[in-house]
Amino acid sequence: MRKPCCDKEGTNKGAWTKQEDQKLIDYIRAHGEGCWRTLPKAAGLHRCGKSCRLRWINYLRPDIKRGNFSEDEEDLIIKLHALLGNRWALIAGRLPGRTDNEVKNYWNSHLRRKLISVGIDPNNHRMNQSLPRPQNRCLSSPSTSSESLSAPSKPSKTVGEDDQLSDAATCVENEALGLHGLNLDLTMAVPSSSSSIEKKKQQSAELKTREVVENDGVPTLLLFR
DNA sequence: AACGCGTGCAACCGCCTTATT
DNA sequence: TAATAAGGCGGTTGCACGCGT
Repeated sequence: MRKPCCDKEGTNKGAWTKQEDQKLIDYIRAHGEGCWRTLPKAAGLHRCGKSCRLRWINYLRPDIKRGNFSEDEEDLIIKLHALLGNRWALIAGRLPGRTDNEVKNYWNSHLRRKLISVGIDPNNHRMNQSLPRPQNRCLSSPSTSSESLSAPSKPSKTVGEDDQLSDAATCVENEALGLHGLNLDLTMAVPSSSSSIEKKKQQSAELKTREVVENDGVPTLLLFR
């Protein structure tokens, strides 16, 4: 039986107050992102460590870019989703200042609908056969541009993930020839505030990608190298 | 003005992965 | 090598807000 991540008794839940935010910011400014489990107590917060981490990463971090997503960002999210499925953290890693939660929310609230509206199944990035195939397929400006996003089966972490990835990669690879001006060089960008944590993340991403390449047996795009 | 409905987003939950002992 | 702790991730929920009726 797994222990809960924190003592549920006596911890606040729900929306963060300004005072709590300030305590968290002050503490991290003074001590850095240390051990999340002990941070709440040290910072004088009645919160679960996970909750503190989430609040910091998704909202309080100084390098977070807030506001609307640009068309370029939209395009990139869609293409990366075609390649990677619901790996929001990896996708967000390609969008400086954006968090996985933000990307995930944006996908679920905007982009999914957008894809559906142009006749593309957001789960597999294939054209919905019941709908007429549009001539122009740019998703951020559907009426003007073109590209095809056929791709993977249902994004799933457990079943057929490699197949999905290779399938998606192959499709996008095929299309990539027609991707005018889109930067699909997926080298991990290390933020200026890079730390050992970021380096670890990068290494982890590299590892995962290599797994795909090695396990697949099918030539796929080599990402994050 | 009041109500219902849909949407967007912050936050939580539970599982998985990684590190440590 | 196994057990445990901690971090990280994706799915989901719940609430606030805006809009239409």
